Amino acid sequence: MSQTAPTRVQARGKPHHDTSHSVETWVEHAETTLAAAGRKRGGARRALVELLGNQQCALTAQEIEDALRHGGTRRVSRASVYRVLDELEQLRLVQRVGIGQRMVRYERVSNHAEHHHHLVCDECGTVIPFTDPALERAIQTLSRRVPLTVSDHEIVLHGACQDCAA
Amino acid sequence: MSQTAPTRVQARGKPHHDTSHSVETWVEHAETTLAAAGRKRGGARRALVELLGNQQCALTAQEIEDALRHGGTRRVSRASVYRVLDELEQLRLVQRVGIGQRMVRYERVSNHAEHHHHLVCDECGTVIPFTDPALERAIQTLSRRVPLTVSDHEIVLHGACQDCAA
DNA sequence: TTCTATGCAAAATCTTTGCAATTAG
DNA sequence: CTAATTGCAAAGATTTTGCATAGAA
Repeated sequence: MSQTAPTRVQARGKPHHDTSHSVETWVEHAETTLAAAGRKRGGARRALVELLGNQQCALTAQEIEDALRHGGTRRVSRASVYRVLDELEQLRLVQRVGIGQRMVRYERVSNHAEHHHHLVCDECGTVIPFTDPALERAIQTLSRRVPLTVSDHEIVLHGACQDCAA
Repeated sequence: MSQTAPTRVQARGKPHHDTSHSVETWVEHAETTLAAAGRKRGGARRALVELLGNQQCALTAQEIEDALRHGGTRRVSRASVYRVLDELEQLRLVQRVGIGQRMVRYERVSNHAEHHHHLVCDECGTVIPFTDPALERAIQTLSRRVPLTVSDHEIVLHGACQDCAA
Protein backbone atom coordinates (compact mmCIF):
# COMPACT_ATOMS: atom_id res chain seq x y z
CA MET A 1 0.00 0.00 0.00
CA SER A 2 2.32 2.75 1.10
CA GLN A 3 5.96 1.95 0.51
CA THR A 4 6.13 5.55 -0.55
CA ALA A 5 6.31 6.73 3.03
CA PRO A 6 9.97 7.39 3.83
CA THR A 7 11.21 4.70 6.12
CA ARG A 8 12.33 6.23 9.32
CA VAL A 9 15.28 4.48 10.78
CA GLN A 10 15.93 4.93 14.44
CA ALA A 11 19.26 3.93 15.79
CA ARG A 12 19.35 2.26 19.14
CA GLY A 13 22.46 1.81 21.19
CA LYS A 14 25.64 3.14 19.70
CA PRO A 15 25.65 6.68 18.33
CA HIS A 16 25.50 7.25 14.62
CA HIS A 17 29.08 7.93 13.77
CA ASP A 18 30.80 5.20 15.70
CA THR A 19 32.76 3.70 12.86
CA SER A 20 36.03 3.57 14.77
CA HIS A 21 36.90 -0.04 15.20
CA SER A 22 39.76 -1.64 17.01
CA VAL A 23 41.74 -2.38 13.89
CA GLU A 24 40.01 -1.66 10.62
CA THR A 25 36.79 0.05 9.59
CA TRP A 26 34.31 -1.64 7.34
CA VAL A 27 35.17 0.82 4.60
CA GLU A 28 38.83 -0.13 4.82
CA HIS A 29 37.94 -3.77 4.88
CA ALA A 30 35.79 -3.29 1.81
CA GLU A 31 38.47 -1.45 -0.15
CA THR A 32 41.00 -4.12 0.72
CA THR A 33 38.67 -6.90 -0.33
CA LEU A 34 37.81 -5.17 -3.57
CA ALA A 35 41.45 -4.61 -4.37
CA ALA A 36 42.23 -8.23 -3.61
CA ALA A 37 39.51 -9.18 -6.06
CA GLY A 38 41.34 -7.17 -8.69
CA ARG A 39 38.86 -4.32 -8.95
CA LYS A 40 39.80 -0.81 -9.94
CA ARG A 41 38.68 2.02 -7.71
CA GLY A 42 35.94 3.81 -9.57
CA GLY A 43 34.12 6.83 -8.20
CA ALA A 44 30.66 5.37 -8.08
CA ARG A 45 31.67 2.36 -6.08
CA ARG A 46 33.74 4.40 -3.73
CA ALA A 47 30.81 6.70 -3.05
CA LEU A 48 28.57 3.73 -2.35
CA VAL A 49 31.06 2.09 -0.03
CA GLU A 50 31.49 5.30 1.88
CA LEU A 51 27.76 5.75 2.23
CA LEU A 52 27.15 2.20 3.39
CA GLY A 53 30.01 2.50 5.83
CA ASN A 54 28.21 5.30 7.59
CA GLN A 55 24.88 3.56 7.85
CA GLN A 56 23.58 2.02 10.99
CA CYS A 57 20.87 0.11 9.23
CA ALA A 58 19.59 -1.27 5.95
CA LEU A 59 18.69 0.92 2.96
CA THR A 60 16.84 0.25 -0.28
CA ALA A 61 18.50 0.86 -3.65
CA GLN A 62 16.24 3.86 -4.05
CA GLU A 63 17.29 5.33 -0.73
CA ILE A 64 20.91 4.80 -1.62
CA GLU A 65 20.52 6.54 -4.95
CA ASP A 66 18.75 9.47 -3.33
CA ALA A 67 21.21 9.72 -0.50
CA LEU A 68 24.05 9.93 -2.98
CA ARG A 69 22.26 12.40 -5.20
CA HIS A 70 21.37 14.80 -2.41
CA GLY A 71 23.72 13.94 0.38
CA GLY A 72 26.62 15.97 -0.92
CA THR A 73 28.48 13.00 -2.34
CA ARG A 74 28.72 12.17 -5.98
CA ARG A 75 25.64 11.28 -8.00
CA VAL A 76 25.54 7.64 -9.08
CA SER A 77 23.32 6.10 -11.73
CA ARG A 78 20.73 3.60 -10.72
CA ALA A 79 22.37 0.89 -12.79
CA SER A 80 25.61 1.38 -10.92
CA VAL A 81 23.88 1.27 -7.59
CA TYR A 82 22.51 -2.16 -8.41
CA ARG A 83 25.73 -3.37 -9.97
CA VAL A 84 27.87 -2.28 -7.06
CA LEU A 85 25.46 -3.67 -4.52
CA ASP A 86 25.60 -6.95 -6.36
CA GLU A 87 29.38 -7.01 -6.34
CA LEU A 88 29.56 -6.15 -2.67
CA GLU A 89 27.06 -8.84 -1.93
CA GLN A 90 29.08 -11.46 -3.74
CA LEU A 91 32.16 -10.44 -1.84
CA ARG A 92 30.10 -10.78 1.34
CA LEU A 93 30.64 -7.13 2.16
CA VAL A 94 26.98 -6.37 1.98
CA GLN A 95 23.95 -8.40 2.89
CA ARG A 96 20.37 -8.29 1.67
CA VAL A 97 17.78 -7.94 4.35
CA GLY A 98 14.29 -9.17 3.69
CA ILE A 99 12.21 -7.04 5.92
CA GLY A 100 8.93 -8.30 4.59
CA GLN A 101 8.26 -5.26 2.48
CA ARG A 102 8.32 -5.00 -1.28
CA MET A 103 11.76 -3.63 -1.74
CA VAL A 104 14.94 -5.41 -0.81
CA ARG A 105 17.21 -3.61 1.59
CA TYR A 106 20.96 -3.79 1.80
CA GLU A 107 23.36 -3.21 4.63
CA ARG A 108 27.01 -3.78 5.25
CA VAL A 109 28.09 -7.03 6.84
CA SER A 110 29.62 -6.17 10.18
CA ASN A 111 33.20 -7.28 10.38
CA HIS A 112 33.15 -6.78 14.13
CA ALA A 113 30.70 -7.29 16.93
CA GLU A 114 28.23 -4.73 15.64
CA HIS A 115 25.96 -7.41 14.41
CA HIS A 116 22.32 -6.41 14.78
CA HIS A 117 18.80 -7.36 13.77
CA HIS A 118 15.57 -5.54 13.05
CA LEU A 119 12.26 -4.58 14.56
CA VAL A 120 9.74 -3.56 11.93
CA CYS A 121 6.55 -1.66 12.55
CA ASP A 122 4.03 -3.12 10.13
CA GLU A 123 1.87 -0.02 10.41
CA CYS A 124 4.28 2.74 9.46
CA GLY A 125 7.25 0.83 8.17
CA THR A 126 9.72 2.13 10.71
CA VAL A 127 12.77 -0.07 11.06
CA ILE A 128 14.61 -0.20 14.38
CA PRO A 129 17.89 -2.08 14.80
CA PHE A 130 18.56 -4.05 17.99
CA THR A 131 21.05 -6.49 19.42
CA ASP A 132 20.60 -9.40 21.83
CA PRO A 133 23.40 -11.62 23.09
CA ALA A 134 21.07 -14.37 24.31
CA LEU A 135 19.52 -14.62 20.91
CA GLU A 136 22.93 -14.81 19.27
CA ARG A 137 23.91 -17.64 21.56
CA ALA A 138 20.76 -19.54 20.68
CA ILE A 139 21.56 -19.06 17.01
CA GLN A 140 25.14 -20.26 17.51
CA THR A 141 23.99 -23.40 19.22
CA LEU A 142 21.36 -24.05 16.64
CA SER A 143 23.75 -23.49 13.75
CA ARG A 144 25.75 -26.53 14.71
CA ARG A 145 22.79 -28.87 14.52
CA VAL A 146 21.41 -27.80 11.22
CA PRO A 147 21.89 -29.41 7.76
CA LEU A 148 23.52 -26.25 6.42
CA THR A 149 26.93 -24.66 6.75
CA VAL A 150 25.62 -21.47 8.26
CA SER A 151 27.39 -18.30 7.24
CA ASP A 152 24.90 -15.72 8.34
CA HIS A 153 21.52 -15.17 9.84
CA GLU A 154 18.76 -12.66 9.88
CA ILE A 155 16.07 -11.98 12.45
CA VAL A 156 13.09 -9.70 12.12
CA LEU A 157 10.45 -9.00 14.75
CA HIS A 158 7.23 -7.58 13.38
CA GLY A 159 4.70 -5.61 15.33
CA ALA A 160 3.45 -2.14 16.15
CA CYS A 161 5.86 0.55 17.27
CA GLN A 162 5.07 2.75 20.24
CA ASP A 163 3.59 5.52 18.12
CA CYS A 164 1.38 3.15 16.16
CA ALA A 165 0.35 0.97 19.10
CA ALA A 166 -1.34 4.03 20.64
CA MET B 1 21.94 -14.59 -10.29
CA SER B 2 19.77 -17.67 -10.54
CA GLN B 3 16.36 -17.10 -9.07
CA THR B 4 15.23 -18.96 -12.11
CA ALA B 5 16.26 -22.26 -10.61
CA PRO B 6 13.17 -23.86 -9.11
CA THR B 7 13.35 -23.59 -5.37
CA ARG B 8 13.46 -27.01 -3.91
CA VAL B 9 11.72 -27.17 -0.61
CA GLN B 10 12.61 -29.97 1.72
CA ALA B 11 10.35 -30.62 4.61
CA ARG B 12 11.94 -31.56 7.87
CA GLY B 13 10.11 -33.06 10.76
CA LYS B 14 6.43 -33.70 10.26
CA PRO B 15 5.33 -35.50 7.11
CA HIS B 16 3.86 -33.52 4.26
CA HIS B 17 0.18 -34.09 4.71
CA ASP B 18 -0.16 -33.62 8.41
CA THR B 19 -2.86 -31.01 8.35
CA SER B 20 -4.98 -32.77 10.93
CA HIS B 21 -4.97 -30.50 13.93
CA SER B 22 -6.54 -30.95 17.29
CA VAL B 23 -9.47 -28.71 16.56
CA GLU B 24 -9.38 -26.86 13.29
CA THR B 25 -7.21 -26.90 10.18
CA TRP B 26 -5.71 -23.73 8.84
CA VAL B 27 -8.02 -23.92 5.87
CA GLU B 28 -11.03 -24.04 8.15
CA HIS B 29 -9.65 -21.23 10.22
CA ALA B 30 -9.13 -19.18 7.09
CA GLU B 31 -12.64 -19.77 5.79
CA THR B 32 -14.09 -18.83 9.14
CA THR B 33 -12.04 -15.67 9.33
CA LEU B 34 -12.94 -14.68 5.81
CA ALA B 35 -16.62 -15.26 6.48
CA ALA B 36 -16.40 -13.22 9.66
CA ALA B 37 -14.89 -10.44 7.60
CA GLY B 38 -17.97 -10.56 5.41
CA ARG B 39 -16.36 -12.01 2.32
CA LYS B 40 -18.13 -14.12 -0.23
CA ARG B 41 -16.63 -17.45 -1.16
CA GLY B 42 -15.24 -17.07 -4.65
CA GLY B 43 -13.51 -19.87 -6.52
CA ALA B 44 -10.13 -18.22 -6.96
CA ARG B 45 -9.71 -17.48 -3.32
CA ARG B 46 -10.86 -20.89 -2.29
CA ALA B 47 -8.30 -22.50 -4.60
CA LEU B 48 -5.56 -20.36 -3.14
CA VAL B 49 -6.53 -21.10 0.42
CA GLU B 50 -6.60 -24.78 -0.31
CA LEU B 51 -3.18 -24.66 -1.93
CA LEU B 52 -1.60 -22.68 0.87
CA GLY B 53 -3.14 -25.00 3.41
CA ASN B 54 -1.22 -27.89 1.91
CA GLN B 55 2.11 -26.15 1.84
CA GLN B 56 4.85 -26.82 4.29
CA CYS B 57 6.82 -23.76 3.34
CA ALA B 58 6.74 -20.38 1.63
CA LEU B 59 5.94 -19.87 -2.06
CA THR B 60 6.29 -16.94 -4.43
CA ALA B 61 3.30 -15.50 -6.26
CA GLN B 62 4.69 -17.05 -9.41
CA GLU B 63 4.96 -20.49 -7.86
CA ILE B 64 1.44 -20.18 -6.58
CA GLU B 65 0.06 -19.24 -9.97
CA ASP B 66 1.90 -22.14 -11.61
CA ALA B 67 0.88 -24.61 -8.98
CA LEU B 68 -2.74 -23.68 -9.50
CA ARG B 69 -2.48 -23.74 -13.26
CA HIS B 70 -0.88 -27.15 -13.44
CA GLY B 71 -1.64 -28.78 -10.15
CA GLY B 72 -5.08 -29.94 -11.08
CA THR B 73 -6.90 -27.19 -9.26
CA ARG B 74 -8.56 -24.25 -10.90
CA ARG B 75 -6.54 -21.71 -12.87
CA VAL B 76 -6.35 -18.32 -11.20
CA SER B 77 -5.28 -15.05 -12.80
CA ARG B 78 -2.14 -13.39 -11.58
CA ALA B 79 -4.08 -10.35 -10.44
CA SER B 80 -6.25 -12.51 -8.24
CA VAL B 81 -3.26 -14.27 -6.79
CA TYR B 82 -1.87 -10.96 -5.63
CA ARG B 83 -5.22 -9.65 -4.49
CA VAL B 84 -6.06 -12.72 -2.47
CA LEU B 85 -2.60 -12.89 -0.97
CA ASP B 86 -3.01 -9.30 0.08
CA GLU B 87 -6.36 -9.98 1.70
CA LEU B 88 -5.07 -13.01 3.53
CA GLU B 89 -2.12 -11.06 4.73
CA GLN B 90 -4.29 -8.31 6.12
CA LEU B 91 -6.36 -10.85 7.95
CA ARG B 92 -3.12 -12.29 9.31
CA LEU B 93 -3.82 -15.62 7.67
CA VAL B 94 -0.75 -15.38 5.53
CA GLN B 95 2.65 -13.90 6.16
CA ARG B 96 5.30 -12.55 3.84
CA VAL B 97 8.69 -14.06 4.24
CA GLY B 98 11.73 -12.09 3.18
CA ILE B 99 14.21 -14.75 2.38
CA GLY B 100 16.79 -12.39 1.00
CA GLN B 101 15.99 -13.16 -2.57
CA ARG B 102 14.30 -10.97 -5.13
CA MET B 103 10.83 -12.24 -4.89
CA VAL B 104 8.65 -12.06 -1.85
CA ARG B 105 7.38 -15.36 -0.56
CA TYR B 106 4.14 -16.05 1.24
CA GLU B 107 3.12 -18.75 3.65
CA ARG B 108 0.23 -19.42 5.92
CA VAL B 109 0.42 -18.24 9.49
CA SER B 110 0.32 -21.31 11.69
CA ASN B 111 -2.61 -21.29 14.02
CA HIS B 112 -1.01 -24.01 16.08
CA ALA B 113 2.46 -24.92 17.19
CA GLU B 114 3.71 -25.55 13.70
CA HIS B 115 5.61 -22.36 13.70
CA HIS B 116 8.85 -22.72 11.76
CA HIS B 117 11.72 -20.75 10.28
CA HIS B 118 14.00 -21.10 7.27
CA LEU B 119 17.42 -22.24 6.23
CA VAL B 120 18.39 -20.86 2.85
CA CYS B 121 21.20 -22.13 0.66
CA ASP B 122 22.67 -19.06 -0.98
CA GLU B 123 24.16 -21.18 -3.73
CA CYS B 124 21.18 -23.01 -5.12
CA GLY B 125 18.30 -21.26 -3.44
CA THR B 126 16.97 -24.28 -1.63
CA VAL B 127 14.75 -23.39 1.30
CA ILE B 128 14.51 -25.75 4.25
CA PRO B 129 12.08 -25.20 7.12
CA PHE B 130 13.16 -25.90 10.69
CA THR B 131 11.94 -25.43 14.23
CA ASP B 132 13.84 -24.75 17.45
CA PRO B 133 12.24 -24.40 20.88
CA ALA B 134 15.28 -22.76 22.46
CA LEU B 135 15.27 -20.10 19.80
CA GLU B 136 11.58 -19.48 20.31
CA ARG B 137 12.15 -19.02 24.01
CA ALA B 138 14.89 -16.51 23.37
CA ILE B 139 12.55 -14.62 21.07
CA GLN B 140 9.78 -14.66 23.66
CA THR B 141 12.03 -13.25 26.31
CA LEU B 142 13.40 -10.64 23.99
CA SER B 143 9.98 -9.59 22.79
CA ARG B 144 9.10 -8.29 26.22
CA ARG B 145 12.04 -5.93 26.37
CA VAL B 146 11.72 -4.36 23.01
CA PRO B 147 10.08 -1.00 22.08
CA LEU B 148 7.54 -2.74 19.86
CA THR B 149 4.38 -4.72 20.47
CA VAL B 150 5.65 -7.84 18.80
CA SER B 151 3.11 -9.84 16.82
CA ASP B 152 5.37 -12.03 14.81
CA HIS B 153 8.93 -12.86 13.98
CA GLU B 154 10.99 -14.31 11.21
CA ILE B 155 14.36 -16.01 11.30
CA VAL B 156 16.52 -17.00 8.35
CA LEU B 157 19.85 -18.78 8.46
CA HIS B 158 21.91 -18.40 5.31
CA GLY B 159 24.67 -20.70 4.21
CA ALA B 160 25.51 -23.61 1.97
CA CYS B 161 23.38 -26.73 1.93
CA GLN B 162 24.98 -30.15 2.06
CA ASP B 163 24.95 -30.58 -1.69
CA CYS B 164 26.51 -27.19 -2.34
CA ALA B 165 29.00 -27.29 0.51
CA ALA B 166 30.67 -30.26 -1.21
C1' DT C 1 47.14 0.75 -23.92
C1' DT C 2 44.02 -2.53 -21.86
C1' DC C 3 40.60 -3.80 -19.10
C1' DT C 4 37.38 -2.15 -15.58
C1' DA C 5 33.80 1.14 -14.29
C1' DT C 6 29.91 4.01 -15.32
C1' DG C 7 25.87 6.32 -17.39
C1' DC C 8 22.02 6.18 -20.23
C1' DA C 9 18.29 4.25 -22.20
C1' DA C 10 15.94 0.16 -23.44
C1' DA C 11 14.33 -4.28 -21.82
C1' DA C 12 12.82 -7.57 -18.57
C1' DT C 13 10.44 -8.60 -14.17
C1' DC C 14 7.30 -8.29 -10.76
C1' DT C 15 3.04 -6.00 -8.84
C1' DT C 16 -0.92 -3.12 -8.93
C1' DT C 17 -5.05 -0.99 -11.05
C1' DG C 18 -9.13 0.02 -14.00
C1' DC C 19 -12.92 -1.87 -15.87
C1' DA C 20 -16.34 -5.06 -17.50
C1' DA C 21 -18.26 -9.51 -16.80
C1' DT C 22 -19.46 -13.09 -13.41
C1' DT C 23 -21.03 -15.02 -9.28
C1' DA C 24 -22.36 -15.62 -4.39
C1' DG C 25 -25.73 -14.45 -0.95
C1' DC D 1 -30.89 -7.49 -6.96
C1' DT D 2 -26.62 -5.85 -4.78
C1' DA D 3 -22.15 -6.21 -3.69
C1' DA D 4 -18.10 -9.01 -3.77
C1' DT D 5 -15.06 -11.59 -6.95
C1' DT D 6 -12.41 -12.41 -11.13
C1' DG D 7 -9.99 -12.08 -15.46
C1' DC D 8 -7.78 -9.40 -18.77
C1' DA D 9 -5.12 -5.97 -20.32
C1' DA D 10 -2.87 -1.74 -19.33
C1' DA D 11 -0.14 0.84 -16.13
C1' DG D 12 3.43 1.19 -12.42
C1' DA D 13 7.44 0.07 -10.07
C1' DT D 14 11.69 -2.20 -9.53
C1' DT D 15 15.76 -4.39 -11.36
C1' DT D 16 18.77 -5.88 -15.17
C1' DT D 17 21.19 -5.46 -19.64
C1' DG D 18 23.43 -3.68 -23.93
C1' DC D 19 26.36 -0.54 -25.51
C1' DA D 20 29.35 3.43 -25.94
C1' DT D 21 32.30 6.38 -23.21
C1' DA D 22 35.27 7.62 -19.43
C1' DG D 23 38.72 6.26 -16.20
C1' DA D 24 42.27 3.54 -13.57
C1' DA D 25 46.54 0.83 -13.62
